[in-house]
Amino acid sequence: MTRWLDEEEQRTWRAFLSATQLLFDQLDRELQRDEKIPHAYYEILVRLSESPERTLRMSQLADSTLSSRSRLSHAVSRLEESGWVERRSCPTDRRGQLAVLTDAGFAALASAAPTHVEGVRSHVFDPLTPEQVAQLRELSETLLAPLVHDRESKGQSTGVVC
Amino acid sequence: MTRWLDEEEQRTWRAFLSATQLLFDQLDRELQRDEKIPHAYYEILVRLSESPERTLRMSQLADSTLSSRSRLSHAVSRLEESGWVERRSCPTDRRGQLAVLTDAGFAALASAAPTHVEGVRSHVFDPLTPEQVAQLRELSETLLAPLVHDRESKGQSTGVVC
DNA sequence: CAGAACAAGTTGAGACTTCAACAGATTCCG
DNA sequence: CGGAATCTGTTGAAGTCTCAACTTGTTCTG
Repeated sequence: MTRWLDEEEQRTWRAFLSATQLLFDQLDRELQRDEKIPHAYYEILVRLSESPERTLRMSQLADSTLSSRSRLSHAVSRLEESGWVERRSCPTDRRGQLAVLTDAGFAALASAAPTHVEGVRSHVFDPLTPEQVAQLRELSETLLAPLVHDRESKGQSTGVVC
Repeated sequence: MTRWLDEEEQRTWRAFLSATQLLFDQLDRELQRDEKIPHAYYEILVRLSESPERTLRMSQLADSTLSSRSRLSHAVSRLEESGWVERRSCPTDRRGQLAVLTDAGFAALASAAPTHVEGVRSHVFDPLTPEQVAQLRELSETLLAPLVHDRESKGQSTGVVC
């Protein structure tokens, strides 16, 4: 007894798919061109830059960027090669690792941010009316809640500070 | 003179990012679990199934799935190995290749569709009010138009039938 | 305290995507 | 006609992501 999508829903879904796909492709391409990193890596730098001491536990960083521990580990290794992030071991939990944003990493982020933000603005906020922006937020938060809930029930870290 | 995002825009953008990311991750994981293919490959099967003779030129298929020719070529190779798609050469243009959905491919799609649609419904349409669904469509189409325009100006095929 | 259960992070293999380079076919124009 | 420009599709290498297996360290419990 599948609840198929009707004509209208189909159109909605496909428009949404196309829009998000083109949007993220575009933003990704811009970041890749400017700073040679994918958007996921940019996010990592952003989170670190906003954290006290520009430092986060790997697991917290993974949670806050919605990425798996494995993905994050690979990503940090790559960012370490670029000299933008460093690993330190956590003094209070010998299993733990801290990721620290270096000065070079901060500089790279500072250099990438203006273009990226401009991209977000021109592709997302500029085309929308203020009312639509409000709707976008409402919609996103409505969809987000149950997804986050599902995800948490499947066992993610709860975020203990080091 | 970067037009930074204000507090409100920041929240909107991050909610949107998180929601779409979790949503697509989730749908992808469901498809991977059920039919062992990524969402992009599912899309390819869908487009072929809707086409006359279940057949499309590679370039049209690439355009309609918003994927690069290269990506499509790799994907079709993989789907060919699974026995779900076949390549034929185009009778009227010797450069051309046709991708044809096989019976096995159609069966695979028919088997994957119910679960996938149910996923879309439960993660997207169920949480939203009818009014929000209408907004989602409006928003998506608003964002889509300029993105498509940009893309076309960068030179995509215009879609000639074989 | 010992052992089981659990948590943090890493690793390697395999799958997918991107990018640039390429080969073959067609079209355009002098 | 004939060569340049264009178009179609493929290929291989390099990068990223996923998944499962694993190591090490911590916590829980009898």
